[in-house]
Amino acid sequence: MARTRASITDLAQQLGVSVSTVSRALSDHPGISDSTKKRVWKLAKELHYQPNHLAAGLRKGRSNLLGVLVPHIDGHFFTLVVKGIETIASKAGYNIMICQSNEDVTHERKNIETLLSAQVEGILVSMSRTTRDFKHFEKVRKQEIPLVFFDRVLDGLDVNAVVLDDREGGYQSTKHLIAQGCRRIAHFGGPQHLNIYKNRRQGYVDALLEAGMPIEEELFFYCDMTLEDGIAGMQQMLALPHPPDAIFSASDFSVVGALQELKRQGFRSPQDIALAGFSNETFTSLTEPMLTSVDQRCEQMGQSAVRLFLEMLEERGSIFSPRRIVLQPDLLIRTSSQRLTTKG
Amino acid sequence: MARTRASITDLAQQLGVSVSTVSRALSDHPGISDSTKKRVWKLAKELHYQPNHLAAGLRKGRSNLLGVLVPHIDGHFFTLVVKGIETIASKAGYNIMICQSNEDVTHERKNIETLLSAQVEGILVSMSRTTRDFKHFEKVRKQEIPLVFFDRVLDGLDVNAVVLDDREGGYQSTKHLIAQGCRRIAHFGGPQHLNIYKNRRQGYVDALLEAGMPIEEELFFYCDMTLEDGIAGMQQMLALPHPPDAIFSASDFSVVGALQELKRQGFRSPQDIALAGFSNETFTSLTEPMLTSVDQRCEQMGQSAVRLFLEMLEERGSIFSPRRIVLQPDLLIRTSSQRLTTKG
DNA sequence: TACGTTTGCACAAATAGTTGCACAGGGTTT
DNA sequence: AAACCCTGTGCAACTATTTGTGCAAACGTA
Repeated sequence: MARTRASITDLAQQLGVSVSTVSRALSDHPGISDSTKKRVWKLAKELHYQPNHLAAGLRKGRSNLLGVLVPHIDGHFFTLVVKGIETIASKAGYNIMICQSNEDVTHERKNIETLLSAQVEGILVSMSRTTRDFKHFEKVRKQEIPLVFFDRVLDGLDVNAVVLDDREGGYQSTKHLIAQGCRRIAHFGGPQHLNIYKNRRQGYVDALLEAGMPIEEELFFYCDMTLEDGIAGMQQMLALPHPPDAIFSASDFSVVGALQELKRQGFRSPQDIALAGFSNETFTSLTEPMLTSVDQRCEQMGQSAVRLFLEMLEERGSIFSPRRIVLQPDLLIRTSSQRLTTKG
Repeated sequence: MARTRASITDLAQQLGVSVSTVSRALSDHPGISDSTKKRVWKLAKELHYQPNHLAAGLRKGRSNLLGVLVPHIDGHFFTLVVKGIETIASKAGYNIMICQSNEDVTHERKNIETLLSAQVEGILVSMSRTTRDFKHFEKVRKQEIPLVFFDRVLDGLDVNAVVLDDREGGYQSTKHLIAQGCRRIAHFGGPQHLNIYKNRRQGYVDALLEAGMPIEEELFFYCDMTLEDGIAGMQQMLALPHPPDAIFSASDFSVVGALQELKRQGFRSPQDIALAGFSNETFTSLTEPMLTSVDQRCEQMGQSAVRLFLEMLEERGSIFSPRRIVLQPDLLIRTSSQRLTTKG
């Protein structure tokens, strides 16, 4: 392996010049004559010379590596965020190293360790669902490696983060349902220690209060936001003596489950129960009825995270006060929540 | 930055031992006394020592990096494959570096360059749609870096690859449609220079021939397999003097488009036209009717690709004859293709 | 006490590349 | 002709880590 790969030393020997000359020639340094440069470039091509970024990075104290740590990459959301990250990062000359925590803190801790020892120059992270403490991230800080959170952030921490205005998303959704004439709106919520679910719920509550509607305990259903949870939640709601006429769910997956159960029991949406979800998953415009949802600006979130990282790099040394970028959600009204035929 | 990070040298100085002793102590080498090891470990913890994999990699001639190059990671398929790759790779001690070609050869060439200079120990790649030559991959070979293709492979090349038996998938789908009583089956196909689409089409043709049915030119519709293409394809089919009674599409996206158009024109599936797609996208079990599709064993494909890479590493030096792993598809029969109420 | 073995560690070379400094040689200036 | 500068290149040190070799000290045995 090392045998077949030509190094800068090999080039130098064959050309009868010093290693440093080759190095400078390859990087088009002004202190090297054109003729020498051309000789170097020619031989480099002939020998299939491949610069070793590891070695260069070692000397320069840089790796050009950006670490990304997400709970998983199967869904729609993180995938798009990663895409956004990749786009901007590669423009700035960075390669990304992706780790998945699989929603598991232990894994997450290990991943952080891995990224650090890979000498990443920054870490972009969205916390796992099971993360409740911050110790493993402190380590990153101590090494003065830029750390940017996105989407999922531990509350009350003074960290750099790019988040969606989840409260606003929940608020707009619920307000829309109210405007459609719904008077008993249930909420399917996720784990409340996660900022995103807490805020979506808060938006829901705010909208109800604003409309002078009561907050009823029996209209809340907390779960892990899977399709199955949605089915269970809908069963629970339909079993109520006085079932709701709308559901605002903090996830599209549980809303599609709810829809299935609703249909199975012979009801229709939006006529019997209006539905609104969150995340604008691909399938929301493919179900019947199409599901109202909230777009999370996934790609933009990834891009902003990288930009924030780049800013931190620039301002390294100076006192960098943590910044929080808040993206505005986009309510996408589809059939599942349209009870009024608002024509014209 | 380098300032704040303690190196093995710093440890050595503070402890008054040599650098090599620290190195061996950290790796629990038997030639170091327990007391020394303990002193080293203690100080390492105190100084937040972080091993530098770049330097270690340089010395050992290894990077523990595995390159992954995919057309994109937004869909369902590549995402799951990457997940499979990550799982096995991280078990084997590898980190993965992901690049997206965005279905563009130029980008793909650049990505290969990037991965090579990052000193990856192997490259797993699924070609972009626009790739028609092999030159940039030859470079990888010349450097004797294990190269494994998955899913999309240029035909007729003697390379290592993990692919799905796409022909079999197309064959089973079509055969199933025939068994359901369909007599005029159309095919929505993708770019035919890609092995996957060519083979899916071949399976379709084989099944028809086997059943003694004619291959009719007007029943083929070639496109890029988007939802919009599916709509256009369905329009074309419904405009025929004698429309088909079933469609086998090489992608789920175009089949969902076809379904939408079908409904819009007041027809029903499977009653009027039976539908079968390919890829088992998440949404296939959420539409109405649920869509028959072919599962591509995404995660298994990723896992197999890594395993193939590991095998190549082991057998490096000896003559390694290219291997091709063929995974068997899994036909998932759902409502959109069930015309017979096969009970019991 | 002499010899052999083991133990624990230091030294130095090696990995690939970058960079400050020095130096040679030529041309220009005074 | 001496002093000067500029250009192009080489030398050596430096990045963090690993690893083969070798040297002392300690220990056991004869």
